[in-house]
Amino acid sequence: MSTKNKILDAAELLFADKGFNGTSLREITSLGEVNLAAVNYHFGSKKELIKAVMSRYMNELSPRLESVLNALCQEDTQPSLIEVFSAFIEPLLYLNTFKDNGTSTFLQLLGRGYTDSQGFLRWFLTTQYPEVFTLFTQAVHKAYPELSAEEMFWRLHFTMGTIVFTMSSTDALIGIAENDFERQVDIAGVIKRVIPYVAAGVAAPILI
Amino acid sequence: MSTKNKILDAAELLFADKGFNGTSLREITSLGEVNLAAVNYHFGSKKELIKAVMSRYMNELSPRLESVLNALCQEDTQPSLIEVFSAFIEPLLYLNTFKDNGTSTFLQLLGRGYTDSQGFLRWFLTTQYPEVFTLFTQAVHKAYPELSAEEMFWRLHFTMGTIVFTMSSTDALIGIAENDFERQVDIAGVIKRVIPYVAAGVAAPILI
DNA sequence: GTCGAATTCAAACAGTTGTTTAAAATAGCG
DNA sequence: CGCTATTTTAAACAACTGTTTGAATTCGAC
Repeated sequence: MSTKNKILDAAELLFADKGFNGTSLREITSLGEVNLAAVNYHFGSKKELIKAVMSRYMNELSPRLESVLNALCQEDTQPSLIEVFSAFIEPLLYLNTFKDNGTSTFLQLLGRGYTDSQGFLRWFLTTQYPEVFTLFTQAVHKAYPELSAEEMFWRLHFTMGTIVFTMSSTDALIGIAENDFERQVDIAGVIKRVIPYVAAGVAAPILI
Repeated sequence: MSTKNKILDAAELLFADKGFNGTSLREITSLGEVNLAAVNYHFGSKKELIKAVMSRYMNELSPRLESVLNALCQEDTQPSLIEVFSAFIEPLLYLNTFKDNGTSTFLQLLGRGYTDSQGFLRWFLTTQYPEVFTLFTQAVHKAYPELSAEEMFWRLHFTMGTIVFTMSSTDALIGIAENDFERQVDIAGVIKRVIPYVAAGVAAPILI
């Protein structure tokens, strides 16, 4: 395996677990068993490494997301909100075949990115992959045309919050749940549980 | 104003904005215009300072929350979920009279605490203020008795995620919203928008 | 005013951070 | 082989981290 990939693998693991600020380059290079200077040699800086870690996932995810959302938008029949959100399942779970624990890791990274380092990752994603956001908004509008742009703005951000926050603490929550309810839970189970929740939230009656 | 309070005021501002890990003691003492060593003298350590910042809010909030939730639990009639979540509004907004921007700052701190420093704040809150969590669970159960304990566990954590995450990026979101929709938004407005969302989410039909 | 405790202060501590350097090692090609 | 370009390496860099020290100052009670 190339040094570059050793670094990316070690970095994504630590970033997901301890956040971007909370992970040092020495921890990464130590876990990846490469020299400290290799990060700056191959990626230039820590910030560029963070972008590279996210891009590796986004480049797999975004075409698949665009494809399913496009299909939804071009159908003749009106989709339900459940269908819109369910469209995310297959592309997200695909990350598991692309990489061990890929889905969970990616969603944790996403959660980190929104809170760590004052939202620079939010800027990175919305500017680098804007099509996904546009298509998603279109699909929601098709499923729920009565929702005003302003209301949709807030509800989509609430949804983003639910997903991202839940997933960034998935491991802890799954641990508690398995202990309290004595049954096995996995990431796919959590995703399937959260969809009715966010769908109902977005579909909530509009306040007067 | 006492040195202790100068430190607390500066710390909560910076913690809310840049996170606990992202804020150094030198930034705090510089903003508060006190000596660097004062933090360790008055609080012992940075970790204890974080606890003190959170406690100052929780000691105001928790008795008020317990009071309204208790009232809800002891009523004869069954409350709606909207009523349960609306019970949080008054105690939360009270923090605004207690301190400028208190509500927003506290919710941002809460968001930070859940992601920063690997969830030690989650442990701190659930162990130091367990009554609030118990009463909240009871109130939701009264409003929606069909919800199993397991389903409730997940939906309450989804809700926590929505609130905490939204509020931790409130400032950015309010900025975008005011720019895009040309109307003023404040923290009370966001709270009132999020309640129908989380209430509908918790009330979502149970998946089979 | 005097004493003793509480507080403030500048300075230094030891440790970590991301990044850079220049020499050493390796690889690929003619 | 020899030569160049790429990559790896150990070491050092300056800046920053939380914490501690011991002397200087301020304060309140007598």
